[in-house]
Amino acid sequence: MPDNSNQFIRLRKEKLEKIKSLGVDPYPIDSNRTHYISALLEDKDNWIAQAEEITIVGRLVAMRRQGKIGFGNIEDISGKIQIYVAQNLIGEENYDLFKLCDAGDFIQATGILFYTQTGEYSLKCNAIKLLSKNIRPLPAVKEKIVDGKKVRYDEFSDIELRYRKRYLDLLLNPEHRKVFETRAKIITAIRSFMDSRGYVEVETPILQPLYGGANARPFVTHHNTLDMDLYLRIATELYLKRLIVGGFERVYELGKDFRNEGMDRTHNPEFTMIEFYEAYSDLRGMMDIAEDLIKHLAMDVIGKDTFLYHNHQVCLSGNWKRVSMPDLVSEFVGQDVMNMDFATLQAFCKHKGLEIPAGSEKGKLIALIFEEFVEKTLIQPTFVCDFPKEVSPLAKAIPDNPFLADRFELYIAGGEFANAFSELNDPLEQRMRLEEQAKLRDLGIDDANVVDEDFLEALEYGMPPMGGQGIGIDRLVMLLTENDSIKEVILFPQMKTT
RNA sequence: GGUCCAGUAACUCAGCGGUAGAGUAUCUGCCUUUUAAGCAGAGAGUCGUUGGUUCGAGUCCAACCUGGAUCACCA
Repeated sequence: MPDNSNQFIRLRKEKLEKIKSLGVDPYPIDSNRTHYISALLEDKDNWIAQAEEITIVGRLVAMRRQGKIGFGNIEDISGKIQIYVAQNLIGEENYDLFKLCDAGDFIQATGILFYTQTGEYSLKCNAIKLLSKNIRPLPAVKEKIVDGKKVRYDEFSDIELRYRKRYLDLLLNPEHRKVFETRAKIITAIRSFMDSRGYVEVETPILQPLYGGANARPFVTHHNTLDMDLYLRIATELYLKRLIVGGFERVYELGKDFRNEGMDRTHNPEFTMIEFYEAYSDLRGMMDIAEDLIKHLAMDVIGKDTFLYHNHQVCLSGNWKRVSMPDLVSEFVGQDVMNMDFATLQAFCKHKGLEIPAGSEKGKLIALIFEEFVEKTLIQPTFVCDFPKEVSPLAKAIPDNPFLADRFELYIAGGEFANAFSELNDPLEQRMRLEEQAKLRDLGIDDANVVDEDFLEALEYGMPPMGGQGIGIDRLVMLLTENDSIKEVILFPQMKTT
């Protein structure tokens, strides 16, 4: 993208020099504020009656000069208000300075509140101070109220520019800043929800000598002094379990994971996940927490229970369905998959055009059919239980049906929102399961788990029975803020360099 | 990675074989109650990049770059 803004910058640099020649520091250290703008917008008549001298600070977002007077709009974090600047009120010198100000500058304005002739509530300035000079013009966005609705002209709407220059998006599209304020509230609410249930927030390594806890390809980096490769974590699971071995009973970690996969509207290479583990709980406990937490976020942070997400109307209230994966798959296949042998099921998959990865057994085929055909049909919140053990190497088997693992994934609007198990704590069984994964790796399945000897040794010291769960935060924020692209809820999404 | 769509002034867009346009923004002038301020004037573009077709290419063709949608992979 060619940068043709040089002419604009040159002109503003000339203004900068003029300001300096007036003896004014365009980037002073000190500023002063007596009130946030939002405070002035409440009880307007009272502010006018009091005639108190007010000082506000903020960015000058619009300028309308006419001769020896001028109007501008100042915006701070809390709101926006008009200022009225007249030469006979602030003096010729100050007015000369005002004439050198542009939309985009930060200024400090002092005065009293009044109504203009056209009834606009404004600050009548008796002093202004330049706080920071802008030398690159902001895109010209204008607004007008038509029938009580805000109409925006020349909106800053180019999607690529919005992501690459997010600061402009936040500045020029307040509704996008709101999304990130809501994201922050959601994350705060998640933390206090977990804290109030006796969970301890912990931090485990992002740089790991081995990666594990999920099926994914990692990013690799290198430590110079140790001269060794390290992986960026793909999950926190194996470290959090070590903490349960170490005597913690309830832990959670909320932070970034990194997976070296493709990017699309629900995937960013780095993304935010909460994982939590609770000793002496199990899958049922994990379902209750997931349902309580997400309903709480919807009602208490957002204030509603129905959301439009990926063109689906999703209702989070009521009791969430709990269904069995083999039942769902059997329904799709037209016969009971639990009673089908591998060859028959394989023939069905091939008939449906599914590619079957090396080393697959029956459980993998059932999971494949589920992912390919059933997942997308689960619109209202649904806990899908009874995953094949074969695809759940870290989950405990169901005692009376060891083909299956005590695991669920939560689906909403056809997408996965949570993944939980009764965690496998039998060290010998866990070793076997990871060795099975290692065999898959030998067959070229490069997202299979690796054998982590240190983790297995920790299990040998004893780990209590427990439930564990992971919830993708970005997708949850997408749902709750009704955004269909993950890039809309990540401040600086991954982009190619240009 | 496949397919489809898009990229023209700082912003939003028009132009689709024959001299690069509009509104806003910017600059100059006028203006002491404006608010998408107004009036008058001016400057501003390697038309994503590189090739090709043509007397002539933002315009047609090809490749590439960047983004979006969708599919594949995954959470």
